[in-house]
Amino acid sequence: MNSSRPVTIKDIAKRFRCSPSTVSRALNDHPAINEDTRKNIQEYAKEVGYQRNEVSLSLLNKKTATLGVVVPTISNYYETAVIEGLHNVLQPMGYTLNICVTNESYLLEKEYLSKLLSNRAEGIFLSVSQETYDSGYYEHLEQVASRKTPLIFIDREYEDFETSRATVDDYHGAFAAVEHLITMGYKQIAHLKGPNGLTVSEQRFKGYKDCLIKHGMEVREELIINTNFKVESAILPTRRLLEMETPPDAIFGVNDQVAIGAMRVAKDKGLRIPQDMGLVGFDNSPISAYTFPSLTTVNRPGRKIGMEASRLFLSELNASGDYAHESIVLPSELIIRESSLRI
Amino acid sequence: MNSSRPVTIKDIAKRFRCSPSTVSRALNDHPAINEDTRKNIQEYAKEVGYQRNEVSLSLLNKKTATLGVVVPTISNYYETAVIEGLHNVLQPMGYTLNICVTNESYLLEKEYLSKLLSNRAEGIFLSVSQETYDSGYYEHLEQVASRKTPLIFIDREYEDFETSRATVDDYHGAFAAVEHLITMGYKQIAHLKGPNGLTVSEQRFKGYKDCLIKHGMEVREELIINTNFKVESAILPTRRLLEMETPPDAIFGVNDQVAIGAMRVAKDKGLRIPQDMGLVGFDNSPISAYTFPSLTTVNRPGRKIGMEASRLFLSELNASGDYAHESIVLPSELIIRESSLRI
DNA sequence: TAAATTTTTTCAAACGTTTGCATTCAATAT
DNA sequence: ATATTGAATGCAAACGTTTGAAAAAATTTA
Repeated sequence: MNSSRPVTIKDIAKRFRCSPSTVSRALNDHPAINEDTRKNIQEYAKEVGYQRNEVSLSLLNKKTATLGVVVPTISNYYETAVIEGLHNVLQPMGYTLNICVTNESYLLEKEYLSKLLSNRAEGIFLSVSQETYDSGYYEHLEQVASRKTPLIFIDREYEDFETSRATVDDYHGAFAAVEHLITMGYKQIAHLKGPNGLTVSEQRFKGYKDCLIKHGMEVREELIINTNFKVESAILPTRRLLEMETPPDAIFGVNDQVAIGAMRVAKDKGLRIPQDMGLVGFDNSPISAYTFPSLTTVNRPGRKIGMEASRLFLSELNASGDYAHESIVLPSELIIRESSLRI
Repeated sequence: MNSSRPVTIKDIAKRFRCSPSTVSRALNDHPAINEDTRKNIQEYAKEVGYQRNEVSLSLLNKKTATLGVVVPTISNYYETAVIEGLHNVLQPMGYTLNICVTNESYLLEKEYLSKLLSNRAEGIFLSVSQETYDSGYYEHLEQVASRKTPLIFIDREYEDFETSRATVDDYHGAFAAVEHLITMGYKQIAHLKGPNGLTVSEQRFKGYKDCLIKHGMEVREELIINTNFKVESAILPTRRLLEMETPPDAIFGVNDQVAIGAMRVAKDKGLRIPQDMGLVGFDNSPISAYTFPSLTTVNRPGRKIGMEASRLFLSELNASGDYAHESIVLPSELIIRESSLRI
C-alpha cells in the first residue's frame, strides 16, 4: 500500500535522523555533503519516489516557470500552430504553458487573466476575445501591466494598449489575394468577411476594399457578407451571393474554412472553378492544398508567430525595467493554386 | 510608478499597523473583524491591486486546483473537441487545465507527467504518445498511480494498465463504415490505416478486417497501407492503390484527413465519386460535410469524451480510496453522405 | 595531546497565507 | 469597584523547500 501523501524532505530526514537541510543538500548534490550520506539519501529518495514539491519552491523563489496562453479558441489550424511555436521555444527552457480558452467571452478572459496573476504566471500571451474587443474594456489588461508581468499580444490587438505584439500582415495578404483575382480577370469579387470588429477581419476587409479601389473597381456593399470563420457560416451567404442578379465571379473568403464552404455551394450550383468562379481563402491550412480544385490561399505563419512572440517575451523579461515594447509584423504570402488559376 | 513586486498581506498589515491575520480575515469577510477595519482594508487592497498569492495557498492547503491534460497533439479537430469537453465541465468547478502536448514523444510525455506531479496536479488526463505505446514502457505511469493521483486514459490506452478510461467505440464504427460500403456494392475495399500500434489505428483496422471476413470477402494485404493521420500521408498510398492491376473501388480512411487526401487523388485520376470509387472517413470533422462530394464518415463524440472523462475523474476524486476503475466506451455513429452513396 | 584545520551537519529564517487559541480592551452586569 | 462578558485583534504554527551562518565532529598538524 503506497502512501497517498507525497513523501517530503522531512520524512526522509526523519528516516535518516538528520535535518531537512542535509537531505535537501544531498538531493541537490551539494559538495559539503558526505559522499555516503548523499548516496544513501538519494537511493532512498528514489526508492520511495520522492519528488520535489515545486509549489513550495515557487513560493520561496517567487518563480513559477509558468506562462499563460489565453486564446479565444483552439479549434483552428492557425491557433494550434501558434501554440506549437510558443511550445517549441519555451518548453525547452523549462516553462510550462497554461493554455486558457476564452471562447470569445470577455468574462472568461478576465477570469483567466486574474487567475494567471494569482498563480503568479511570469508572462501572458493574449489573443483578445471578440467580446473584449467589442466592449472596449481593458481594465483587466491594466491589471496585468501594473504587475509588470510581460504581456504579449498575439494577432488580435488593442490598437491603443501599450505592449509588445506579434501579428501577421493581414492587410497586404488580403490585398495580394484580391489583386491576384483581378489579374486573373475576375470582375465582380465578393468578400465573405469575418466578424466585425476583430483586427483580422477588418484588416483583410480593408485589403480587399483598398485593392478594388486601387484598380478602379466598384465596391459593392451587397457583395460583402459576414461569417464567423466556420465552414457552415459560409453556406447561406454564398447562396445569397449566387442568387443575385449580377452575381460575383469570384469570392475572397476571410479564411480557408469559409472559402471551402463557398466552394461547395458553387459546385452544387454547377459552377466550374476556377472558370466560372474564382476562389481564394486565407490561412494555408493543410486541407487547402487537397481540396478539388486546390485552394488558392494566403499563408499565415502561425508557428513563426508563436516563436516571435516567445522572443518578445524573453527580451522583455531580460530587459531591466525600461523596456521599449516591440511590434513584430510577419509578412503573409499568397499561395496560388487551382481555385483561381484561370488561363 | 507601480511596484513590480506584488503587494502582499504583510504590506497591507504594515500600512494599517495591524497583524497579517487581521488583514487576511478582513479580506475574507471573517465575522470577527470590525466593520470599519474590514472596509478600510478591503478598499485599500483594491486600490493597490492586491491579489492573493495562490501559490502560498496551494502549499498550505495542499490543493492546487490544477489538472494535467497530456495529449500527443492539438492539431486535430478531435483532440480540441475533447479538450473543449473537459474544459466545459471542469473550468466552472474552478479547475485550471494544464495542457501539455507531447508530439508523440515518450520522453516529453514522461517529463510532463513528472512535472505535473511535481507541481502537484490533482489529476491527469492522458492520451499516451505513440512512442510510449510502441516502447511499452510505463514506469512513468506507475509513478502517477502510486501517488494516488487520479489518472484517466483518453482514447489511446494501455490494455494492461489499471485505471479509468474513456474511449470511443472505434471497432464498431469502422465495422459499420465498411459494412455500409459493402451494402453499397463495393467489392474491393482498401484501408488507409493509421500508425501501427495505436489503439485507434488497430481497432479501426480490426473492424475493417472483421467486417470483410464476416461478409466472406478477401482481405488483401496490399490494400492496407499505413498513413500518419495527415492529409499528405494519404497521397502516395492512394496513388499506389489506384495504379494496381486490380485497384480498389472503395477506400476506408482511418480519419477524414486521410479520406480527403484520397478523394483528391481519385478525382485527379478522373474517377467519379461515389460511382467509380467509394470513400469513407472517420471523425466527422466539420469540413467533412462540405467537401465535394461530401464525405461519409463516422462520428466521434470528442466533446462527450471530454465530459465523460471529467466525470470519471470527479467520481474517482470523491471515492474514498477503494475506487473501482471505470471504463466508458461511447458509441460511434456512421454518418452517410455523398461519397459512398451509390444508387 | 592540544590546537588548528577541514569536513559535515544543524539552526533559523524566509516565501505568503490561514487558523486555533490566547490576549487585549472596552462595555456591561453585579 | 470588580467581575463578567463580548468583540476585536495578535501570536504562532503550519505547508515544503533552500541557504547563509553557526556549530559540531572528524581529521591533521605541531
